[in-house]
Order: sequence, then C-alpha cells, then structure tokens
Amino acid sequence: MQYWLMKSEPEEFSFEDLKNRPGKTEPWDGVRNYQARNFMRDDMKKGDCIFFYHSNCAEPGIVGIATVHKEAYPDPTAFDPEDAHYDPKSDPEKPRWYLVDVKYKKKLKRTITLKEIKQHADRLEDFPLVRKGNRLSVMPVEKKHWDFILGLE
DNA sequence: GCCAACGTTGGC
DNA sequence: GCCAACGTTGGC
Repeated sequence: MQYWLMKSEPEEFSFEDLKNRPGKTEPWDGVRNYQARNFMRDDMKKGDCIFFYHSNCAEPGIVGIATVHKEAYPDPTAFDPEDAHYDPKSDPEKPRWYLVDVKYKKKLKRTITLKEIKQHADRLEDFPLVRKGNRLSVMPVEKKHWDFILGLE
C-alpha cells in the first residue's frame, strides 16, 4: 500500500464536498499535468491512502484522509468541448488524461497547516510539499512522513 | 533540440 | 492582487 497527497482548492471542491457526495466518492477529474497523471494512471492502487490538502485558501493544509476507490480510467472531461478542462488532443481511442475515484475516509481532528509542516522541515526532508515552488497536485508521500504528520494531529 | 514567451499554480 | 516558480508551446 502506498500513500499520497492530493491538492484541491476548497472553493472548487472541498473535503466537505467529498463527504457530501453520494457514496462519498468523486472522480478526480481535470488534472492536466503529466507527472500527476502518471502517478494516478500507473501507481495509485485501490485502497491507497491520501492526504486531502486544501490549497489556495486562508489556511492551506491537510484536512482529512481519503482512499483510492477506483483505479485509473480515462478522464471524460477531456473529451467534452463544453468542459473547462477540454483537451482536443485527447482522443477517446487514445486518451491522454486519466483519473482515479477517491473516497472520503475521515476528517482530521484539526487541520495540519502548511505553516506547521514547514516548521518541521528537518523531519520532513524531501517531502515534496515543502520543496520550494512545488506545484504538483498529486504527489507520493513516504510512509515515515505520513506517520510523522499524522503524529502531529 | 534550444529557448523565449506565455499560462498556471499557489503562498502570501 | 502580486509575483516567483515552473510546465508547456512553438518558432527557428
């Protein structure tokens, strides 16, 4: 089993939104970055655990835990000219973009903020989130980092 | 294959 | 809203 972190802007799609979805699941559509796509398409397995991270908001940080509910399949929004994430270069015969379904697991007792995570930079060496300028929306988390961060809760 | 221009992300 | 960092695009 592997561990991951996925970012979402709470004004677009928050952890509460995930909880309120039927079945508490949601297709993670709209990712248009190759590295993030590769993680979803090639490496994310059903049952993997995910830190749900709120970005671009007043208090950026990890708010809860989700799991991979369904492994990779082509992102249908890439084929829809009406969709904001439409990509004419993605052919249904040869899809360019993939996604996984994620499922709500549990909310953390409190938000573990980016600020706090940065204060533990010595223990979280090479944690991608705290590397300068990292903009990946899907990233792997090492188990030791996962455990350390959960220990802060 | 290089690299300048451009668009996006995301913290602050 | 600003802007640094970074990915992508496209001319050459």
